Amino acid sequence: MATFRLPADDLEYAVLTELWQLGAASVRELHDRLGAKQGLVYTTTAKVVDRLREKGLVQRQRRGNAFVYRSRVAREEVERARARNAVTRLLGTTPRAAVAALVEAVADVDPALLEELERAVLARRRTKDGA
Amino acid sequence: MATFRLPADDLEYAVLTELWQLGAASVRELHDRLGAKQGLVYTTTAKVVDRLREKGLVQRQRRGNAFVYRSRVAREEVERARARNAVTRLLGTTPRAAVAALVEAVADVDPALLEELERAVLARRRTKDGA
DNA sequence: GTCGCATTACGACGGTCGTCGTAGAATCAA
DNA sequence: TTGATTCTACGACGACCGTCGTAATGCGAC
Repeated sequence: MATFRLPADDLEYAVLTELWQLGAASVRELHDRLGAKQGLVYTTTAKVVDRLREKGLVQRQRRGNAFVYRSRVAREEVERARARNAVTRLLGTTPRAAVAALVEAVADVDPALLEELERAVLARRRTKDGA
Repeated sequence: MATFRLPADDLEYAVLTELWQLGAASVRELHDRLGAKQGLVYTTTAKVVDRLREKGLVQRQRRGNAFVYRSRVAREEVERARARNAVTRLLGTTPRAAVAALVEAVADVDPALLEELERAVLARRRTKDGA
């Protein structure tokens, strides 16, 4: 399990997500799909991509004038780490209450996800029941 | 539902938690129970408490030389907001995968919480089923 | 009062991150 | 070659937060 610094939650993560979806993209493409829509300037997007590179989360390759970037980390791994991180923070001194709040939050965001959540719980319990 | 700035995730939140448990406490008490244990200096704890006050999350009252602080926000409310916040961030473009990661993370932290999670899901679905 | 100790007030620093600007480098067209 | 266009490099700033130091303030004992 490779270790890496988590991407910051907002822009950095959004860029990474975009990269996962596109496979590879230049700053221009990323900017048009992300930054521009929220009124950001081109160099802002560029800077974020650059920080991602400093963190070793993306790699790049020259293509004509510009660079093409692609993620160096598996999406699943990052998602796992993010979830892990968030859950650990949440489950503080009152895990039960936190779990309840978690469920509530999921339901609030999208009630349909409750089913999904239940399925996931059952699946997980089934697999690891002997543990 | 009062609105407030979420406490930062680490020290600020820890202090708030301590306050919820103690009801009221001076910086000294908070520091002895928190800061000192992680090798922090007294004034660090004091600063954090002060920032919490700036954010309107705690109130204080003089007691002799010092101040006694108590939380101004209901624990449940803050926990809800935190959970909400975390879940919203997590559930990005791939909610299903995120939910799975969530469950996995919970199980990793403490397998016993899976039951709790299931209970919470069922309870929630029961209550709001008509929705 | 006045001295000493505890407490507070607050400025400062470094790291992170979103944000931008400017300057320099690469590319392409004429 | 010379421009014009595009992109990159990078420094900067503000906000936030953990962290600390110093100076000021208040209290209580003598």
